[in-house]
Amino acid sequence: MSVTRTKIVDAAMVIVRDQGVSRLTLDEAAKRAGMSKGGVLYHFKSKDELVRGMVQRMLEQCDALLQNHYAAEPEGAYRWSRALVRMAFDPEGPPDHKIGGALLAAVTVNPDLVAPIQAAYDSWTARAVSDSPDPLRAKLVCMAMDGYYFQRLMGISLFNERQRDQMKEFVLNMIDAGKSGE
Amino acid sequence: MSVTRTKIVDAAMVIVRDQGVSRLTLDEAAKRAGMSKGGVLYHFKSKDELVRGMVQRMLEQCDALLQNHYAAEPEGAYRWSRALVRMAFDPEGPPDHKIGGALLAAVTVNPDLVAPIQAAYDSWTARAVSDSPDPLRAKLVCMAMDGYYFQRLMGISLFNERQRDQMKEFVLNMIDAGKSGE
DNA sequence: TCCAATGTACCGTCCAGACGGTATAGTAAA
DNA sequence: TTTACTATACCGTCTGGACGGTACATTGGA
Repeated sequence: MSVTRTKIVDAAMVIVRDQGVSRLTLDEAAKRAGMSKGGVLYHFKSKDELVRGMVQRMLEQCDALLQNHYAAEPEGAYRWSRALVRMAFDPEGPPDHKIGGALLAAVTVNPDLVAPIQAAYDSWTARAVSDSPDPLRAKLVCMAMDGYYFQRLMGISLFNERQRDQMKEFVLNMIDAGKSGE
Repeated sequence: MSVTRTKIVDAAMVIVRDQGVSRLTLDEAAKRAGMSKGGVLYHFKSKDELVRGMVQRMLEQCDALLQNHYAAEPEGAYRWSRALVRMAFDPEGPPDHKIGGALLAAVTVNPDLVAPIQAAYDSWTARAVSDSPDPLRAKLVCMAMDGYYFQRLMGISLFNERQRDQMKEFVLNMIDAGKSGE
């Protein structure tokens, strides 16, 4: 991915976050990226392609975060689940980072573009379940993290930093409680 | 709310569910409702108004469901939390009913229209927390329910009926586990 | 009882602007 | 000269919305 492409995708992300999905147009993205629409269309043949780029960018970042957090977690049960929670509460994760807008953009521009996200999501869930003695507990954790993402994306009921950290600890504790058979 | 208005809102909900938010136009809503765009604009002065109608409709239905489920739950701790879970898994609730599209419509058409949803959501959360010995547990439940809604709305990782019921039971059990102060 | 006035519900047409996308010319570096 | 990239001009389509008109029901006074 060239520097310019990255810059354009960044601009698109910022637009979604700051102005809402409805304002995501090729013109606006170009303006934000400091270039003309022609320039944008040189790098992305269509708006769909641009959104695809956003999605790809988001998934790459998520995967990287997940990998990092997984590596940092101690071995044992629920390791993936814990990594997932860390990613969800990471400032660089989808809920709190501009990359989160990619999903919203995909859904509104063309629902087909959600497919890669679904695939990634399924694999994350599968991983979380794979090393969990209690699959339902792992799934619940996934759902809760989605809920957190959802709230941020839709702008409903925002935690402050303190509540955020409390919730993170609570979820991690809940996971640990599942280790020794509830 | 007149019969015709209801019909139009219904049509809009169906469009969002079946064709995606991007297909929600006044023309399309009119066609689905069996009338002309002029007719739609007679009942809703603008597209924003229409979406406002969708949001109102959704909130009314949610409140009614919540009320019913609350009434049916036994007294005691976590009564509101349990009612909330029942609503989330109710076929008439936002995740599994066409009314769920209202939030998506609001976010994409005009983020300001989400305000009423945020207000309602906050009050639900507050209620759930109010009768919960462990507020964080209640909040986690809310988040998980949001996650379920989110998954359905975005079309990622769908439960089948069996998994759905399993998860419902699991969450309800988790709530009960919190009663005797873990 | 007749009829004019008023209000309600809805239709069909039209328009300005926005948007995605194309075509093409230009520029600067390698 | 080619390649990578940018800018401008333009087109067709879609969409929200304005508007004038129509059919019908209601009302209220002569």
